[in-house]
Amino acid sequence: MGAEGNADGTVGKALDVLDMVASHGRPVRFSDLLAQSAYPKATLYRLLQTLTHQGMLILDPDTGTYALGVRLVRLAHAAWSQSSLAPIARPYLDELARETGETIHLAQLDLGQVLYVDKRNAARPVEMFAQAGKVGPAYCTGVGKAMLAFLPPEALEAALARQSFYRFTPHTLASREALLEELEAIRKRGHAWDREEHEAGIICCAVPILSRQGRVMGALSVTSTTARTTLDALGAQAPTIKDIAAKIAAEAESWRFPEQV
Amino acid sequence: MGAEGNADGTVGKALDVLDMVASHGRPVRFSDLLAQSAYPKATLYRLLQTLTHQGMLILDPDTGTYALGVRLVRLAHAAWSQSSLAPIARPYLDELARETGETIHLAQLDLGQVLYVDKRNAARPVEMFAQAGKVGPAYCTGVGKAMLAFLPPEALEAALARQSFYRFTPHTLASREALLEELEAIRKRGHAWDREEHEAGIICCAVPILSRQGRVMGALSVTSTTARTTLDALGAQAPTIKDIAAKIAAEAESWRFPEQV
DNA sequence: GACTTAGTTTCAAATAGTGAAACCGAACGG
DNA sequence: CCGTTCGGTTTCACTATTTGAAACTAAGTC
Repeated sequence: MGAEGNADGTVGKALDVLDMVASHGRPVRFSDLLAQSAYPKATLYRLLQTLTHQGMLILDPDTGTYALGVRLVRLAHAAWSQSSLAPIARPYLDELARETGETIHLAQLDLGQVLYVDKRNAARPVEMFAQAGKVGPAYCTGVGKAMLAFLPPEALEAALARQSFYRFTPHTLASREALLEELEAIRKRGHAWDREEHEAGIICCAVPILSRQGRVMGALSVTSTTARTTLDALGAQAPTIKDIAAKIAAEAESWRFPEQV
Repeated sequence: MGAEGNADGTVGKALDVLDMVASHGRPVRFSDLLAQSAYPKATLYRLLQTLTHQGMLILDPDTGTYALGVRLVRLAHAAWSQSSLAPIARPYLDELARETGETIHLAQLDLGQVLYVDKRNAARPVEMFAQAGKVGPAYCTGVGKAMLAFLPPEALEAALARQSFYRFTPHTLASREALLEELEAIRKRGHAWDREEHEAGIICCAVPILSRQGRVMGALSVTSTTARTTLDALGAQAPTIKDIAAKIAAEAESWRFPEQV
């Protein structure tokens, strides 16, 4: 209910504060956070102190501003190379980028949002860290819809509840009903389109990455522009993309369960 | 005292658990963590539950293994682009890489260890995420020593207490005394050498990145091999490196305090 | 020198965390 | 097929931690 307050226990609150600091692009002062948060002064103060002491935040003594700490960078390195598909998918993304010559996205679902974990850009060099970690909407992107389409009912429900259905372009599916219909079509078709739904002129073809048990692990997409190609031409790539998604899924699974004991 | 137990409060413990999961390269089962941790079964269980509920961990229902969650990747993106010097330093690193044609490292200090936040590799393309977030020892790397040398006494003491002084090569400064002497020399000279102290055949020249008040913000190094060059030749670059470090420091400061109000 | 503003500390009350032990279900072994 | 073990989950009385209003301090204003 509360705008943000899904906090369970002290840990939840602390992580909440962490998010709050992260949401500003810059180091923030205590009072800024206080204004933004629902926590009383003393509570917030102690949380910040704890997080700082733990190295998750850094307090700049000169300005009295808090910023995210480097311990996070370290943790994230581990997270990225362990929980995400990125390290496994890397060579496959390279391959797909080479074959198609288009921009490739690898994404996972995080709290109903699309989290990009890797990217190959047709034009410019990789620039990983600057791209990975970015989030986007699920209901109007190819990767987002591809993942939503294969979610189990309860998870889908939870994800839908988090969609804003903001109309980015005239083509955006801006309602729950329209989206559900589309998801049905995606399930049948096996891949999702982005028909300029998020950004004008940008189209893409996306497929989900599914485990053997059908669990959604992520999604993979090939993106282009209406200036350069058409949906149909992009659709011709679908089998290739599916094939690569399957390879990634297979490798991810064998990696996660190496010893059957 | 306790091997690892620097936990203050519940939050500390939770983060401890997070580290524990991170330290394994793979998803871990409850019992593995239990064996490793000092926490009693029920406590550990609840911590894991909370973290999972918070999206910091992911529990694979099929295997019952925990892995770091994607929420961390998102946080880290923010951390990297906000707290670290990397985004500011990026163009300067490019410049330095172009000028020297050698491998460039940008590092910061984290709990007495060197945390690499960016890198330019002479040979291969960037590969950021795979490199950033890596940690190394401080007492036997160029960047590490450059930073240690300019730390205020208490911080230095804290950092020293965390050094292992393991002798990686015959040249490693494997004692507190030897290191302190070296740090004195670095302070006078203004830059640090790595004379094959961490890895045979690898040498580097590193300079600290200092704020106007003299606070250590990070370090910058140019690395090469004995096969390709000599310390003296590398030393000829020192003024250039210092110059670039100064630029990074200046920009970092103006960025952190944009509005003087 | 009185008066905000921003951050830090106190302390009794209340909440949330603790962990030994009991429990559960699946896998194992005879 | 039944008794046992093993990995994970839940209970519950006990306690330590967290809570937050309020008091306090240190800088700036005016």
